[in-house]
Amino acid sequence: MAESGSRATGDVLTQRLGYLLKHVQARLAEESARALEPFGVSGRELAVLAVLGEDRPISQLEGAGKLGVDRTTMVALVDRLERDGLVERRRSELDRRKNVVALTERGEDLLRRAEDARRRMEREFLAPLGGAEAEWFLRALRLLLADDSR
Amino acid sequence: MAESGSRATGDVLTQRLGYLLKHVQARLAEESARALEPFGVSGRELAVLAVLGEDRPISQLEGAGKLGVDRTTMVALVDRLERDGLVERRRSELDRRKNVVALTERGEDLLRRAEDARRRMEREFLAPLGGAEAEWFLRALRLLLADDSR
DNA sequence: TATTGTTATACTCTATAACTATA
DNA sequence: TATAGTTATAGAGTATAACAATA
Repeated sequence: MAESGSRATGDVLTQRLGYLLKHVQARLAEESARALEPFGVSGRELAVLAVLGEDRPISQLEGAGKLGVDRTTMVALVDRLERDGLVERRRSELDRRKNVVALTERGEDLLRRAEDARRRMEREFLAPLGGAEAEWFLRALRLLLADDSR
Repeated sequence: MAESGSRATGDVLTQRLGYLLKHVQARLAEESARALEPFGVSGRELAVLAVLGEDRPISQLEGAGKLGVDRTTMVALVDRLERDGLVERRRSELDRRKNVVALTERGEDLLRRAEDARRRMEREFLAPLGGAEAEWFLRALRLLLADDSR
């Protein structure tokens, strides 16, 4: 979505959880794109970097699992990051079917700086809620995601 | 998104507003699809019906504006609803460039029944938060959307 | 000249199926 | 036989450009 221009929303819409969630998400995506533009990565790519740089090196499939993306999607994401010199694939020595994906020095550096920018952006985005309630909001989102009744 | 399968999320992800928002939204979209399946409309189509059925009849462009979609997107949405006999286009007599889109009797009926189902689904989706906090959550979303600092 | 609806087209994101190599 | 990565491909969803009718 990039068509979140009009704010002339009638009540039938601002009553709908689906509408609200979708448009708040679109709005954040805009802000995120703006904030990350200087770093040349998208929010998704930054999330991939964050997962890959978390602690021990992991395989593409493991990363895909954490991110909740398909393994074919993961190929394209890692392709892009590798082309930009932010990560490196190497064949696992324990299981040569697997790619272990590690951050390069450039990747580590960009991760740190871009994560700072992202955190600032998110804080600003949530500012209308006030500090304590921003925390509450994040907790609520985590709760809704964790509820595995599916 | 339809790849919200894995719940094995590390902390780098559940800390991210973007990730949370995107995945909560995807999760709701799944539930919405399930709840609306008997009615043969998507959540978006139901939202279009709701906007068109709000009070006075409005034009396609006006509806598009309220929904926050492009006018070319609106064409396809109304096409689909018209094919299903839920709405009717007629040329405006005041300005013959405009299509006035009105709900058919079938459309009105479906709107009522599907909206009931949607409301039930949303209430259930927010149940993990508890009643008062669910209301608070919706208010927070409205606040974030209303903040027009862009 | 500008606006509304429309069509054609293209781009992004994502999934499915099939292939290769390893296990 | 099954798994990890890859490629090709197709399906949503959406936007841009150009056109026709009308203002």
